[in-house]
Amino acid sequence: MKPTATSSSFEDYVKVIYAYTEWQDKPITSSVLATRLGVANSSVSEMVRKLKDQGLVDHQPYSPIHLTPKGLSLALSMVRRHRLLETYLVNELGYTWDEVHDEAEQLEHAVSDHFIERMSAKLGHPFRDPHGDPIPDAQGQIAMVPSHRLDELDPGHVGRISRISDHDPELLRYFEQQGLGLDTELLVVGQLPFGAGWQVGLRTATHDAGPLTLGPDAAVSLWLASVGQHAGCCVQEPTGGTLMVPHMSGL
Amino acid sequence: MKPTATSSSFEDYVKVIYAYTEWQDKPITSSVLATRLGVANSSVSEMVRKLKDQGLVDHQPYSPIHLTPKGLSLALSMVRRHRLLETYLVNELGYTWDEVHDEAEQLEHAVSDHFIERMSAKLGHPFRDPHGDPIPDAQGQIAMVPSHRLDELDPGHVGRISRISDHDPELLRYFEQQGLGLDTELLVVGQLPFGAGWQVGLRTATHDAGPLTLGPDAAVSLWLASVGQHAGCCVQEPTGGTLMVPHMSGL
DNA sequence: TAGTTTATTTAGGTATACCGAAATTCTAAA
DNA sequence: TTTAGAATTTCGGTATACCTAAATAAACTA
Repeated sequence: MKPTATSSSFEDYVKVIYAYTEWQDKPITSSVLATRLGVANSSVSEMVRKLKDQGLVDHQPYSPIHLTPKGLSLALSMVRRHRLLETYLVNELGYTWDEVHDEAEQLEHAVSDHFIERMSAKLGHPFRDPHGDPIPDAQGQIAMVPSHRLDELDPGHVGRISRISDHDPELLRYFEQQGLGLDTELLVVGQLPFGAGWQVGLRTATHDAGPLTLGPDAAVSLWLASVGQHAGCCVQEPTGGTLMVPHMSGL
Repeated sequence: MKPTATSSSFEDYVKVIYAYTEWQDKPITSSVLATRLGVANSSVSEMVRKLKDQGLVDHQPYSPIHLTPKGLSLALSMVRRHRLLETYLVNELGYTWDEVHDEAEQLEHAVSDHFIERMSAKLGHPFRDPHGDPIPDAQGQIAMVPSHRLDELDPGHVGRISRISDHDPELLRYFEQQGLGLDTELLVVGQLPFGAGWQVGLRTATHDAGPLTLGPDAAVSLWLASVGQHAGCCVQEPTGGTLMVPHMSGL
């Protein structure tokens, strides 16, 4: 796949098209793309035609837009750039998480491949960013850890936190405060009645914090990679009584 | 001085205008500007009009171009960006000197002020880049070390190397090999006959290397900040006899 | 299924930053 | 001081990536 000379607009378009399908399957439509890019629908129609001319997308008029292998490859390289930059800014330049996005957005179009690889080396070639989003390697390969959103897991599952949505900064602070970080082990105890949230057992390297109640918004922000099923099934106690939190396997 | 929203083209234009007068006084002309930017003369005419509209330059038709205080301020901020970026790429990301220029050229337009200040902090707020070119501070102030090019100094002057031109990469390697770096102390012994170069006494932290002969190209690539006049005058020995190199003051 | 609403594309137009060619102004030599 | 040549500007034109408004296609709905 020869790297086409791509304008920074092309890069933004394929990146947004890719991002839409990263965590679900429905392909993106023209108007959603326009909204996400902050441009008019007509601009998207025109640009999608150009992207198609360059072989970056498949598109029939009035239909959703799909990336071609070439477009996917470009998108993955942009995702790699973005997430490595974010990781670098946080780890090496002391950025806070809410400061990195816009900066990375600019830089991802400006830095050379050489810069990206130096940065990756300095960081020890990480395969995920500080919130667990996967960083594709230079060939576009993603180290996928099969995982599920906490709200999709049944009681009894034991998992390691593999991704934390960075959507809500306040929630991010809450997780940190509760000792919930990447690779923290959780036991899914059960869902609270009336959609009030989830109850989980929690164990970190430093302490065995016992049961923890997470609101619905918090539960949909955490992804767990399965560590195994807990054998002795855990009884849900929605009334708030004391819960046995079984000892979980170490990492 | 309110920071105007400036396009990356404006930034390039003022940077080149400034660079032309950094080490001499003659103002830049339209065609020289065009050559340095790699654009047509007609493009310069048009852009200079726009720069004038923005209050960045003074210009009468058919005359050379001068920066206004506002233009100077923008130019200095671009120089700061460029030199901090080059320093950072070399010191923190293991770039070689010939790799940094193009990368910095791109990045200087893309990074935020915040990024620049984080970088500066990480580097310990340097006032010069690895070759001694001054890095303006965030207010545009330059820490000027009064210095002269080696070929402009008379025998007897003792100076610290304060700048090494990065024009010729080969020469750069030669200097390194000879132990000539920033802050190396030199005694100007004298000019060789027939413009064949200069002879200098040299002393580094590690060794007292004695007399050294530099070609004319090497001599115009080194700037010296005066450390003082050597009292006992040094006799020039163009025939190649042994030379007394007096002990020089420490840093 | 006809009609309305929504989604998408087309058509015409803007700003930026470039170009080559032609016209203008300056400079310097005869 | 006139004029050839060089430097500079003006003029018309290009590509990119936007825009609004109008036209068209698709999707509902009654």
